[in-house]
Amino acid sequence: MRKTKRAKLETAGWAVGSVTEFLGLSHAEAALIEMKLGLSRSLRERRQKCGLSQVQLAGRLRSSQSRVAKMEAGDPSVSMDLLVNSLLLLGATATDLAKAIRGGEKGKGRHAA
Amino acid sequence: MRKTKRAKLETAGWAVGSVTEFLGLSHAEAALIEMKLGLSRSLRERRQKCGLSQVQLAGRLRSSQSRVAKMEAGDPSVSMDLLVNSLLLLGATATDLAKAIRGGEKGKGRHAA
DNA sequence: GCACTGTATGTCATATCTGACATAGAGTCA
DNA sequence: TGACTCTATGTCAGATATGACATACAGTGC
Repeated sequence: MRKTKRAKLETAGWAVGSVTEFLGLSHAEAALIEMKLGLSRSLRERRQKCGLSQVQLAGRLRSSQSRVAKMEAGDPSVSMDLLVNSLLLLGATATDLAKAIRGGEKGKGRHAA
Repeated sequence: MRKTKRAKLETAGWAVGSVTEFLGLSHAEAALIEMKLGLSRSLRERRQKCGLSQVQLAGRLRSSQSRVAKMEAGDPSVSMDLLVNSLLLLGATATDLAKAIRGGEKGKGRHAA
């Protein structure tokens, strides 16, 4: 239930920007995936901005290069906990994460008025 | 690594508002816990606002009452994925989640140290 | 008192995630 | 060409989370 549909997404090509509900995902599933993708992108940006390779980041995280790659690829085997934790270790604040999360949001809501 | 220190927190009494780093948690660990607590609170509020019991919510989530209780209690065995997914199923938007996350944040704005 | 509802807490088999490893593709440099 | 770096992808044993269950506790109404 948690992996199957996301797997489909992976296979499907990932237009990501809004490529979700069209596969019959529930709003919740779609939103969750988009949030994770927002975090993935944010992680890669932050890592690069820090001038770190995946190997170096993996060292800091006490993880491995392959997992970092999967994180940045939005692999369905990566949990939100891991993404968030990694971002925090790179110095992201809760506000930064909030932005990354909303970054994955659809077209919703207006800005101010 | 992921559970041990949080377990300490649980045992410690949970003054939650800012009860974190004093135990020797890294910034990342502390922030992660606070974010989860923000989500926990948000989940309970939203559930109650919907007039649902834990049992009823568990039904919607295809989970169990005990897990809902643990979610709302901020139990360390509950992942962020589960919390977020649950909130989304209750109609929360990415923006709502962003707020809940930042709700657990310390010194919100700028300034360090 | 009892019965009922809502919530909390502990345990456990199974599902899922994680780090580590191997391997491969793409790019650079000499 | 080969050697090197960085990244991507697959696999797997071991760690962790999950749902289900039992049980307990507080409150309400009778």
